Amino acid sequence: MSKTSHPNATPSIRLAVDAAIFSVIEGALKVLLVRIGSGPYAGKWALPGGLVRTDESLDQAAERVLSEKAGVDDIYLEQLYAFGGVDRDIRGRSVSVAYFALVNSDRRLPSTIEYYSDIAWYDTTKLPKLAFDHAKIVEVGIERLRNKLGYSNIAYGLLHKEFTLTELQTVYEIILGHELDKRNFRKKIQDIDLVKEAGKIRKSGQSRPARLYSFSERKPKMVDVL
Amino acid sequence: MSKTSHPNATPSIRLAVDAAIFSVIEGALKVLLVRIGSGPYAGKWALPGGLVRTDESLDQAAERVLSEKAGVDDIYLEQLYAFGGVDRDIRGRSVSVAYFALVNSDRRLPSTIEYYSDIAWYDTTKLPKLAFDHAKIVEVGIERLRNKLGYSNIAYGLLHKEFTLTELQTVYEIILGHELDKRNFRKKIQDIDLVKEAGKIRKSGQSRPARLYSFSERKPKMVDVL
DNA sequence: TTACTAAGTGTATTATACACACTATATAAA
DNA sequence: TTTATATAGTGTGTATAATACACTTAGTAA
Repeated sequence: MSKTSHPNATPSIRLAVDAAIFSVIEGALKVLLVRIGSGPYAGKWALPGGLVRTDESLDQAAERVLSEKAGVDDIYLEQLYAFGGVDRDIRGRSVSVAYFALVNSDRRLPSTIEYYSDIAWYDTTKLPKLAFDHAKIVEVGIERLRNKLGYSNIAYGLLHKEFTLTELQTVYEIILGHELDKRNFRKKIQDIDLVKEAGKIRKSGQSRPARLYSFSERKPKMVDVL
Repeated sequence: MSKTSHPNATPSIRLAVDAAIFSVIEGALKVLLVRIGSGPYAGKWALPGGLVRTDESLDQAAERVLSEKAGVDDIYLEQLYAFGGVDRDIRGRSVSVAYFALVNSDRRLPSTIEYYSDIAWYDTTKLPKLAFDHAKIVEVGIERLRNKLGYSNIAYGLLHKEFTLTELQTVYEIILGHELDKRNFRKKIQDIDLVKEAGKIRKSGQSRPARLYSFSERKPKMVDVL
């Protein structure tokens, strides 16, 4: 914050928020993309985003964008990084505060959505070419997700209220990109009481039924998971 | 990034960068503060900062502010967090991208500085009341510093080119706020080859002289230090 | 009753973290 | 020149955590 105004200073910089919304769906880590409907980027895929309004905080702007432009509410959300390269938008100078969000796989997406011509989940290993610097935002988001999985309980944002330990382990494996040992994983998870038994059983065809668990806390919390 | 303009949308939000510059001086973790010279916040202490210009990236703005308003160049610098509360500045809506910087203790500060009426290092445990949300920024900065000390080599930003292992350990102790075991600390530091011997000796009065070391790399690098 | 599928469980080995105290080398003072 | 003083420098044993690894269990379907 400065107290003097410079020639060439701020108010012509547009301030946006963009959201990298991740989910584990059909065995893959996916990110939610929208197709831009008009303007010089029409037809290109991008992260859902929007300009920050003068009467809302950054966090509020991110929540609003998630709700209006991706149809998701009440999900795990945290600030990721501010991207401010001079040439990131050919329409003029802009700065984007990127957010990082997690949703579980059974959340239904709206089939059509305000402002965009299409909306879809994309496998993060098979992304189309993205508009702006959004490929970089996705990359930073994945890095954050991988790191945080190891020292926090954010996985709760990706799973349903109740889940089996195998499902939990699979989420970890997909995001980290490598397999984990079943016994060591379960030992660790139980040691740190990340989850508690739901007291229910899920039958799943011709195999032994699995116990269901839920997260002991569904608020962000630091724990040494791996 | 969005492609449509909203009523009430961006360009009246001023975009600033503010820098939390830390150093370990005289046995304490200090942060560089400046005194605001005019306007409604005149006389208050704050972090050095300034508005982002339309022709510079966020990182460039941070570097410029550090140089112009704190007189420091070529130091460790990384983005910390974007602060965007609606009421953070009584003069009107603003968003600040905060940066985190480290300098070593023998860097001379300019005695007077552009835009501000005073400049000084303050012990982070004895801060005056700060303008805006700068107290929060300092808090987040200290947290980042403590965390990063454990898994990166950023301490190089706080030490001279050559230093003794005792000096290095002292920097860690001051920032972490607790003592470390000398033998375990040195063992760890050597195991991960964080530093290399400079091949010199520093005599220091009536005691055994100490070997001098330097960091093996002076670029940010991930290493398990503690 | 047999075959199939995924769930669930324990132990031994290795690596890492931690606790802990004395010796070495210089200067300064007696 | 001897002694005191101050900080540098070093190793080992113990406890804890991380890893590697394979069989039994409980259900469904043929």
